[in-house]
Amino acid sequence: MPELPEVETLRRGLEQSIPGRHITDVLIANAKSLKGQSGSVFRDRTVGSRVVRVDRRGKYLLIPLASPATPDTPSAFLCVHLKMRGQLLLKDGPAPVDRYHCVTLVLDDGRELRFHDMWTWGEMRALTEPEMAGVGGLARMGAEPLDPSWGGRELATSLAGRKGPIKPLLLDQSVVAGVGNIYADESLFRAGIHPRRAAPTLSAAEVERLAESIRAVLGEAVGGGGTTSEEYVDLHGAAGRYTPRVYDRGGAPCHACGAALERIRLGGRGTVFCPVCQLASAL
DNA sequence: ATAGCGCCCTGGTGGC
DNA sequence: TGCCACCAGGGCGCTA
Repeated sequence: MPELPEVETLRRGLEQSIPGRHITDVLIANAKSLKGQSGSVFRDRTVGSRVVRVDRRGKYLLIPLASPATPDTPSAFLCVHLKMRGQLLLKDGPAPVDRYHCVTLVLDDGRELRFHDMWTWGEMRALTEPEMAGVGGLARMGAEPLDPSWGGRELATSLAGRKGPIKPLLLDQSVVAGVGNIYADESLFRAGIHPRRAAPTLSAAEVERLAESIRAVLGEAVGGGGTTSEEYVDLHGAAGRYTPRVYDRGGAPCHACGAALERIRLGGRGTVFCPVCQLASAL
């Protein structure tokens, strides 16, 4: 599933290649990806516009578009969330589409930015700034963990007053932006914290260690171009090179101590951890 | 207010 | 071999 490192990898690839390009046409093969926005509105807000830059907020890609009438102020933002199975692909020109092709943006240099989505859970919309402010997930988005100013203090503030196991809280995008199931498990493993630990029982030192682990894991994954998985490929269809230590390795030996990794369900999500390294006794 | 659950969707898997 | 029930999962919206 694309999380912060995967979306950041896509952002970097797009930032290098599409700012300044104009969108000359759009093809909507599956309107479900527009999540209720009409195709004509999507078309009106994209075709003829220029890509200003490529931003990311949590797992959202936000691409400001400028219309010829107001070249200095974005007239709309292309908002993309890949959810579980969405893919963004950059093609050099017209190429065959598969059955999961949803939306294509044709650029003025002939290349095509394509949105594929096997489950149609993902979204691609062209929103105005006021509309974007009304997207709850964006409005409530927590701090960016890779922001240099983010750390244990900020994580502690986000967790203040929150009860329950720490793992589901890490998946809450209002606590930390961009962390999903893979990196929540990886961060807790690196910090040596059991995923069931109740958040209020974490010491200041543990919260600090957890924040450092989140930053380290996300940083390594960005450096590797995202996690190797069947669900994620980069703009050119290539897999990521980051290899998780625990995620999806239930039953396999812990890389640190050799104990069998345990798989449980927590907050409705599959969760893998090391029962030895992640201090079950502290529960 | 906040936590928990169903929902969206389809490929892969395990059981018979 | 074939079929089918079941599972995974991010985030939203509803319910308690």
